[in-house]
Amino acid sequence: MAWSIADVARLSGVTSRTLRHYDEIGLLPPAWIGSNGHRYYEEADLLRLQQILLMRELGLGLREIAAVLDSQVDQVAMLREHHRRLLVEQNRLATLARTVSRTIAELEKGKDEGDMTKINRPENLFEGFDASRYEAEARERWPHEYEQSRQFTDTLTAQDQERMQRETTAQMVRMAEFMAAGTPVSDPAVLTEVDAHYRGICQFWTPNAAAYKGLGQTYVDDPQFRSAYDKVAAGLAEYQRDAMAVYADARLS
Amino acid sequence: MAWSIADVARLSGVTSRTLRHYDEIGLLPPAWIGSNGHRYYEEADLLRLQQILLMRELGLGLREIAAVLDSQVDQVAMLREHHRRLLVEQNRLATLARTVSRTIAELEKGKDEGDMTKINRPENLFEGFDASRYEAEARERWPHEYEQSRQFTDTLTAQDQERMQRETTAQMVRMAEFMAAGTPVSDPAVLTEVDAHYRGICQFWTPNAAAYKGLGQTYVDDPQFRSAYDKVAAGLAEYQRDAMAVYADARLS
DNA sequence: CCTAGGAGTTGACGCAGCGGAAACCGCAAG
DNA sequence: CTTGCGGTTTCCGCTGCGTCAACTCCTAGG
Repeated sequence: MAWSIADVARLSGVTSRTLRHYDEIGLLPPAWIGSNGHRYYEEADLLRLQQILLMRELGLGLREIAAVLDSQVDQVAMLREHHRRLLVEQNRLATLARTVSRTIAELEKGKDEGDMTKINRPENLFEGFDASRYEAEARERWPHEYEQSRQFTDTLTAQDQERMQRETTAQMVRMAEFMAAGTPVSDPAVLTEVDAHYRGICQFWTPNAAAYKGLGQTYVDDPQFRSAYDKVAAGLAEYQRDAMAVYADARLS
Repeated sequence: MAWSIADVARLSGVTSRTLRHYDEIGLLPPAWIGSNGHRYYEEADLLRLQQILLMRELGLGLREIAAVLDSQVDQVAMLREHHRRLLVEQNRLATLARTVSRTIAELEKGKDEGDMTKINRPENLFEGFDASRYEAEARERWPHEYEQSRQFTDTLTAQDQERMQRETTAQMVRMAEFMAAGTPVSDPAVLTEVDAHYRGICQFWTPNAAAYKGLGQTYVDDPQFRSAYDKVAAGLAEYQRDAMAVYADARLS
């Protein structure tokens, strides 16, 4: 059974140009060449192509793939080295992104000090926060989770609760700083912060992606939550909601 | 005052080749050219070069830098867009690194099932963990922190303590999975996990970089800690220590 | 028999940002 | 006169192909 270059292209999803390139660099020569100059591939070539595409998706270079396939080097060793390079590069980009973010913040600061977002630092936003208002709704919509949450809160002392409230406020302030710096909600640093928030929520219940997004929307819609966020910084509720949505998509689904 | 290309190269740190390149693409033409064909630069050119190098360090392309310097586009808008691209690329690399990591783990699994690291899942490693053994030493070495920690633990109920012990065990199991997968301790996913550990510790006290590293070493040296880690997986104590050290260097200093 | 069209071929340029080599020029010191 | 320094231009190389351009071969239709 022999396939033409167009057949292989259709079967594998790469372009015929790519196949010619792979032939050109010796990565995947066809099984034989017809008298008309056309390339013909056999099953073994298709298998080799599959290996190539697999490693290509992992980001390895064609040179390295060739070295592995011709078993001049160990595949795992190559992947380890590649992995290391990926992490180095990723760290470089993370640092770069932070630097750019800071630069933007500085430029913004110099430009319009007047209308920049103001961050307040209230000691404890949730003093006397009326949790009972939500109990009826929560008990109705998520009875199981409500029960779990109640069991947990019952084990807490008054001191615990106050400490958690302070931590919540501190989280909000940190988020407000990201927002003021113009940091997009998809920034890893923001996601790390949201992760802390999520873990905090998980002490009460474990929302899935949809539920966590819904909670974020509640922060925007509910007047009591919203006013708490507004006390820290204008627009923070929306920022928090968006960040939670990105987090939910990235880590919870 | 005019500088030759070699002068500018020495002053700015770039090569003369680069300066010629910048002239070639119109990014930084010299102020004037001598009758011998030599390039001569003025102060204004040096200032422009500084701007160029600044933005180049932020990772912007020469084309974009030119657009900004010739004020065809807003600098902040350009930086925002650039920042977005950086995050996208960084996320791509992170995903890629995870995929490569998984691939390595699968290859390893298939290769040597016999000697691969074994992960146990004990329900609660720290049942009856004898905390009092450490009290004397801790009180002596870090009296302030000891007091804070004691104040916190006093507010906890027995149920709280049991929950925290379970969480600690779960963290160890997750770390063991990273270790078994061959994930380097510098992997962002590992750092996120260490971050959770650090936040847990912060409920008792807030170690700085050196103190946190010391704690990691304690896990290795102390027989009781060590045996707890060894129960989960062989070598986990060292892995945890190394991860904590990397975390300390990256986030705490 | 001529022709249009489709599938194939080999070149070659382009991209980003230079590094490095080759080949040459002008000037000053030993 | 030679050597050496500092400058010049020009061109190839790197990565992984996309995108023409110009040709060839084969088949079906008028």
